[in-house]
Amino acid sequence: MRLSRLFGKTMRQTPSEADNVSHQLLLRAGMIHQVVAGAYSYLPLGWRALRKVENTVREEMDRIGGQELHMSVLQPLEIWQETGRDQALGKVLFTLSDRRDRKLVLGPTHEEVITELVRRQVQSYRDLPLLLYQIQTKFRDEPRPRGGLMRVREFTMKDMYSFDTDEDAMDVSYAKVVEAYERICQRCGLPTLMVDADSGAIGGKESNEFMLLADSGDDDILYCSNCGYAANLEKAESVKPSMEREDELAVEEVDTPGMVTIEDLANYLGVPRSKTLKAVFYAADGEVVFVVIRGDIDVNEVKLMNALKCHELRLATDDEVREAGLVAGAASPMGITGMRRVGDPSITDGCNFVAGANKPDTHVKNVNYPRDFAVDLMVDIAAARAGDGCPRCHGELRSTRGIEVGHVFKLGTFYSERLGATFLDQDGVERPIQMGCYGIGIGRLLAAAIEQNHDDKGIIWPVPIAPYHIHLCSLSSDSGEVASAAEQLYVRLQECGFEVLFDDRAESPGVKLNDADLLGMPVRAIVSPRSLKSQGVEVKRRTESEAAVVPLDGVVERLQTLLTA
RNA sequence: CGGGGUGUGGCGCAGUGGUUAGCGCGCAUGGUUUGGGACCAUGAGGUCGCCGGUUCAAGUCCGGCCACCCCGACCA
Repeated sequence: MRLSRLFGKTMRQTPSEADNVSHQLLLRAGMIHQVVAGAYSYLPLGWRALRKVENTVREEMDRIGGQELHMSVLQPLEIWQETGRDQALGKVLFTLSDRRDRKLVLGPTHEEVITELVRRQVQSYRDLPLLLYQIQTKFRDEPRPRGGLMRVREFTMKDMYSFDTDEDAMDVSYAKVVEAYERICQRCGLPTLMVDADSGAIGGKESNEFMLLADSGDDDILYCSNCGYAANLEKAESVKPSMEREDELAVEEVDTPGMVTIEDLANYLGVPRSKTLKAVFYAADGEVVFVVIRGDIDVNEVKLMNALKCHELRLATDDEVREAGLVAGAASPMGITGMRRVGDPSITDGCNFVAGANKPDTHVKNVNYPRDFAVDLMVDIAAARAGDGCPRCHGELRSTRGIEVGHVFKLGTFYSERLGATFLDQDGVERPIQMGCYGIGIGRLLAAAIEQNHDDKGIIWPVPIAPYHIHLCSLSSDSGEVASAAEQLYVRLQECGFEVLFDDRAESPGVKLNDADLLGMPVRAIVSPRSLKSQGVEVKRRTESEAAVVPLDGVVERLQTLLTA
């Protein structure tokens, strides 16, 4: 491709709308253009890069035996109602009506559609296992699109689905995909970490995310440097500092004027926060729920949401708390009735806690579970944090931020049961198919690759996803000798199978060299009066600071080495 | 949805109520240049986000709305 003819111009200044690196560079390199919030057009260079990522993913999916297919973006709303996910997804679902007023959705993912498809194709265990995937545009009406290609409302996703006879077989499929994902990340120049993840609205049990560690990411990750345990904060377990057991003392009311927060209360009474009980009220799908946890620990709302099996969870308003007959700031777990009560196991570790008295400016000392109060559900809802103990070993958890580039789920029989996707096993018994699903955001992978591979001059493309292999530059283009040598080289390199971006513009050397750095092809080749004087072409990797002149007849081999080594 | 911010040529920005709205980059034409964003000359390009109000006069003041960005909530 000739740069003089390429649609899409580079920019010297960074558009003010962009504040993360990949967004800035994609815009400056003329690769993308925003149409509305969360939707982008890809210009030729960006589209080429996206297709490279796509093909990298495709190759790895095929390598593990995946079969590519293509499902419709339009889906009937009814199948979402059958699995209840219309509720789970809520407003994220883009919906529309057709001319007969039938309700349709723009596919945000395809579990329902593919389960329905597989149901009709699979009857016997002999038809399994299956690994099916597609690469397609998805639509999700995210509450807040952001970060350029990082979080958008319309995006290309590779979604794969596995179908197996039993859990062991599903585990095998899952492991294959995990390996493929590791290869994909590696080829895209991304050192990723696989972390335990929450499976969210998609349903199912086990789930892992592939995280690129980056401060700009919006997921919190906790990991143990000792044993390798790593988990998304949403899912992370941890060992909290444990408390000493004492004799249970008699309950005693104390005046605590104006003490509303745990911190104030602990300071006022001169006890550590871990000697207090924190009462929190949530509205779970509109129902007020009482939650009690040790005062030094925060509630992990994702865990709580899973425990309550609700779709929407928020802190209850003061009005809702009052209506429930409770006193915010001094709410007590004792004597609570008429609402669900959830306790975190941390309340069993420690004793003689300070808790609310359920009247203003008053708390109660020496509260003990289960002597003084009961809960309906005792489940881990504790938020892990850096400094906590690793749940697997004696190590200490540390925290970092990450960008989620891939997500894999063991779905089990959630969809197959609801949609009736069954098969007959060897014994002629009808059983639901074991499923898994596996997603990669292609555009996000692209953005993450840039986020990870750049310098202050521009992008540094990993070879497998570079829009072109070689950035060929002619300097002094009004010299006939240089121009014709560059033209000849351009043709020859393409004949040898290289993908070449040829800067044939009549621009000054500074402009051309800076653009070469910005656009970031893996190898740069320069033809100039200086290089021709040494009978050659000047060649260097994007990552190298010094170039070397190679003779014209040896340039092909040299480029080959630079691209593969 | 809560908090904050920004809307002025393609990009980055300036513009104290008062002529014909400027500057840099980019763009066009001609010329001089040519190894890290050259220079000279000439020129094109604007519903100042939208609607309404105040005023003799609004890019500028007031009200409403919209869009986009950031933080949070949310995120299969």
